Amino acid sequence: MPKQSEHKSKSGKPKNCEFDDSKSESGQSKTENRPSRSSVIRMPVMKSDCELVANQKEESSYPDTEMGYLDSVVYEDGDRYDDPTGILPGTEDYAGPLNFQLFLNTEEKAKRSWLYSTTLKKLYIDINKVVCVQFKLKQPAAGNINSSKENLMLRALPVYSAPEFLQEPVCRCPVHVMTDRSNGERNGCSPWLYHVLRAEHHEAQYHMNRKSQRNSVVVPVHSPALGSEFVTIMYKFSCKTSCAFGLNRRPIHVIFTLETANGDIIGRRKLLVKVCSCPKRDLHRDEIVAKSDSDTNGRKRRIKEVDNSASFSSMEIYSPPSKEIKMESIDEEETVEDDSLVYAVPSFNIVGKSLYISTLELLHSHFIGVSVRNDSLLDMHPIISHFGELLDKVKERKRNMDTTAVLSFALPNTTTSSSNNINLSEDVTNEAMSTEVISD
Amino acid sequence: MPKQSEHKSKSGKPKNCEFDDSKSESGQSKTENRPSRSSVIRMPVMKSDCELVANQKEESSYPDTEMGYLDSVVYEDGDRYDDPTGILPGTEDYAGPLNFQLFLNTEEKAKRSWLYSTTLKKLYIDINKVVCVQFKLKQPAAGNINSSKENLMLRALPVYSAPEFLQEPVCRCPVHVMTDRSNGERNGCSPWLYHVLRAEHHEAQYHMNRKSQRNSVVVPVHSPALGSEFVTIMYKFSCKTSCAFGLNRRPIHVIFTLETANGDIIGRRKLLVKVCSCPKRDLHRDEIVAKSDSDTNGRKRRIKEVDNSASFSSMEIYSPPSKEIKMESIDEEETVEDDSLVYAVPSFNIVGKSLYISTLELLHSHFIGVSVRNDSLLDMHPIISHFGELLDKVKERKRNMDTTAVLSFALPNTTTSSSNNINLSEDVTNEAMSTEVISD
DNA sequence: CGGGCAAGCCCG
DNA sequence: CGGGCTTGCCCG
Ligand SMILES: [Zn+2]
Ligand SMILES: [Zn+2]
Repeated sequence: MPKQSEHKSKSGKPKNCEFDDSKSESGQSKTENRPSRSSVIRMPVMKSDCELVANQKEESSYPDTEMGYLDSVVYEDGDRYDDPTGILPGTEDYAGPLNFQLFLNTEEKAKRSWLYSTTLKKLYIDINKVVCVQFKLKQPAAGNINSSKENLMLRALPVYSAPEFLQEPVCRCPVHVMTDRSNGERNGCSPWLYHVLRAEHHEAQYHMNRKSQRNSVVVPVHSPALGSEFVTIMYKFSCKTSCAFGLNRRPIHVIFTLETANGDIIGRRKLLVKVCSCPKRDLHRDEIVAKSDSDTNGRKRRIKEVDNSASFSSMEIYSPPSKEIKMESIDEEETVEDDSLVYAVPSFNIVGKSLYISTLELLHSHFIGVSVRNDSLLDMHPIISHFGELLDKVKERKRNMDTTAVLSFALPNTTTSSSNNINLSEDVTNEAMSTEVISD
Repeated sequence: MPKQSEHKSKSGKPKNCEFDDSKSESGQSKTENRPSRSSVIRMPVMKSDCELVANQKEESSYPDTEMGYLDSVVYEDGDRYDDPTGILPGTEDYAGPLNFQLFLNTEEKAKRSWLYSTTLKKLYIDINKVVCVQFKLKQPAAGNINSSKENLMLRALPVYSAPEFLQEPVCRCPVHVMTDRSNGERNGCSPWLYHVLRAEHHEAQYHMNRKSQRNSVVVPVHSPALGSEFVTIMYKFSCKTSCAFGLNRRPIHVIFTLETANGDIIGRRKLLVKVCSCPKRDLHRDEIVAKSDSDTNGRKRRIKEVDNSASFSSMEIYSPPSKEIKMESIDEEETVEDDSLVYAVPSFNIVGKSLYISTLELLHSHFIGVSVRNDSLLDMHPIISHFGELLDKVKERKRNMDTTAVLSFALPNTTTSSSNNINLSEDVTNEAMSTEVISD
């Protein structure tokens, strides 16, 4: 498998990564991509003499190749006011004359590598996994050569969804740039090396706008295969939303623009995306949080424990219709809601096995009693069996010598010292100086 | 206090980073730094077409400079069997003829940036923070020119402490290499760019052994200042133990070797180090885990909840002598211990406010009752007030509209669909096709 | 500085 | 795949 180091020992004249000094005026200071106020975004911290360089491309190398060649980066220097990859690209949905629409193909749901939350309208996908995006557009009016389908292009551009970062280009993080081996046998950099968003398409062109430093991927729009109403493109993401010194936990939108051959935008759609390692967990949590946020609109507490009820609102498109969805307006009297809310009792510690067992038994009995009085055995069953299992465990531990409860003395195990120095030498000859001698 | 950055602004003849093709045969396949079996080490995952490159230096650039110049990397090509930076360097403590010893200076404990666990014999330090290491050695016998103190060198070499990684050189991660700006105004790379371990010392030499690819930092040993018995060197670490594609959560030792001018090792000490963002938390947790591991020797459960008792065994050297340290041998009858163990009741959820309150009241009463019957009000006070506070909170919420308990409907909020596609276009014209239309 | 959350990665 | 641990980073 090809290695990045081939840059060095090249022999032919492929497009190597040469330093490109020509793009120096690309705007904003990069150390400020920390949000100005409290916010959800968490940034890795550079301590001391290290400084953050959010956009490594400013100092790094780009392949220096002629434009338009499919196997190389296409540089754009457009200065149209509506430049689709400009500093402030348009992000508004726009169906346009061809009623441009987006869909996610859920056919391969069995083995699919992504999840879509319909409530959050957000795609959750693992890094380097493919998602098939389907585009639908009306056949252009016959004779309108300008928008002949054969000449249309489809651009996908990632942008930060938070307005404070919208102007910052979305770039790959140093780790993934440096460890990328996808350039294959070629000697130079792949044109997609710095592109977070890639298309699995043989005609994909990787564009870079020199002015905005934005990377986008463009594929030509051909007519869909006979009998199909969609044009399907496979995309994947080569950095995570959380990548340090790259996206830095900042959510992104992918802006899809339908463009004519001369660059007019005739359709735009956007897709919110989170690239992460645990799409299911994160989707679930985000939905829970969003729901509790809306349920508690006006109050401001954050969720502590999520409920166990199966409430993935849109994990599975085919999930059976549930009971009526409660969606009252939120300013309603809160006490009305109190008995459909889920309360989390935080974990707590108990000293001593006998008290631990009696407490478990107490709770076990308590919930059994409630379920009998209220005839709610079904609803209460999970919590009852929860404590039943805890009891089983602590009791069977007696013979298994295996316990979930743990296990530390209440007394501090402090080593005392009257020294100013910690001696790390174990075979030290003990001398009368103010050091602590540790021997074992 | 000398600053590393002083190196940089000298306007002499900075040596630039040139590509160095000369070191190609450095051994082992790098994709195997994943532990072969189940282990504590967690590695970042490279998916799909990306592969791990643990040692980026093999492909990257090193300054190509003449040896020995203080401002540049010193290359070593030693092939002595006892090469201190060879593939398998010695790691055994060795006091040697000068009774070489190590201490950590705790004088500046008020503002010190590190912690040392005497039970774990491990240093916990934040990235890029200085730790003063003090070395003590006997004056060499007069006339023994070979070991005259003036000619002695002190080398510090980081190595992985796990035997399976001992042969792998410890290198900086791509992110920190690429974001390092400590070379200041110079045009090239700092000699310490790839060095995880650095000495804040104006005579520090940054060595790189071409054969083993190991980086070490060497300072000459001068006599201590008058009246002092120590030679003090300030070190800092420029990567975290957890750095992805670098140390990768693998703990390291720093091997300090005392060497004569001609390279003989006449003393060796080692220091276990964890470079992390939360030294205190991690030290505490590691000590708790170690203690519970030793307490439960023979059983194999991992801790779930740590006890709340103040048991930092060695966070503070000056911590007052505690009561007797219980250190029974571990094969003791377990039931003897059961009532001094701490058991964690995991968090659980309750549907409905009234049940939540009654459960809190039940537990509150339960522990009050126990404390009265056992006359253990002092011991039980924390857990009693814990539930008292939870009760206060849920009750005062009535007027504050502020609650810790949260807050989601038990019913799944599932959007139903009979579609194969998820429509992401919000202004779509609804058509009779099998797509899900989301509008808001 | 402590508590808490986010998110990667491991294990069963 | 879920549950759990780890560990960076934020906030009060
Ligand atoms: Zn990345
Ligand atoms: Zn690092």
